[in-house]
Amino acid sequence: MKTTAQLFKALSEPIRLRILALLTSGERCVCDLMAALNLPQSTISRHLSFLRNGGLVTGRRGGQWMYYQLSIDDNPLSQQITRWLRDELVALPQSQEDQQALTAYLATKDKKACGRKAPGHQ
Amino acid sequence: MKTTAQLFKALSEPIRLRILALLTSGERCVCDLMAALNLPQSTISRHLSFLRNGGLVTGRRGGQWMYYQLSIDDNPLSQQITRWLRDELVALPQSQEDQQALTAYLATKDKKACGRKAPGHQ
DNA sequence: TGACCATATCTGCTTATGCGGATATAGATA
DNA sequence: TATCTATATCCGCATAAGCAGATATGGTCA
Repeated sequence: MKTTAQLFKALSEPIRLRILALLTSGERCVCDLMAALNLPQSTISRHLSFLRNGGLVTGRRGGQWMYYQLSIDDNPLSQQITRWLRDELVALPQSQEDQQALTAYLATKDKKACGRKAPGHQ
Repeated sequence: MKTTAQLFKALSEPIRLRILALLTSGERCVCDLMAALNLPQSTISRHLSFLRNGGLVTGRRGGQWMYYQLSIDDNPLSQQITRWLRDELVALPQSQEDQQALTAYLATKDKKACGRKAPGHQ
């Protein structure tokens, strides 16, 4: 019961929903999310840690980067939620704007390496 | 997006989940919920008001009593949640204990009228 | 009307969570 | 090793939300 409440709490914040919507299109690193949502790094990381605790995303380290993706869980609630993320959440106007911003950013990324001067990564 | 977050927030608290589980078996008044959950009236009412704001329950007045029931909404998320409440949430051990406490209380209710001395209602 | 009951809301307090800048850590590279 | 990048966590602060007792409101019934 408490675990379930925690899962819903992870979903109860607009920025976290926006992050989840972005992750439906694939694994992303923190800097991608910063760029797409135009929010400070500490804000993104804090929300990601909340999502991790709620079991909604998992991260893997790849070099200096942390890549996050939607976590696939086998309980019915997680599966219903995942379906909802992919079918409904992504259709909201805000999600689509964010996805466009992400796409635009990714298009220039190899020149910028997360907005700075190093070579691109993936 | 904000509305959606608000809906999840309503689901993000154990006591509220317990209330929702109890309401799957039908309309209940505040005093039924107080008795089943063994919590003070102000606590129950506060959570009900949160659930009302999240669009998860509706209340109707019947005499001195307020009867709450799960609200039937037509958007996909609400429907998925309603299905989850009925299929999964009610199966948790805590939900079943609460339901038993409610049933036991209802069996003696006509003698007690919400735990006091007036005649029973329904 | 007056007493009583059920419920909502207020109050004062505590804890959880949000924020963004600052700092700490880990990997990459020179 | 020194330095740079990416990310996590810490900090101080502000707001939201939890709690339970107290009070206000609205209905019932004598």
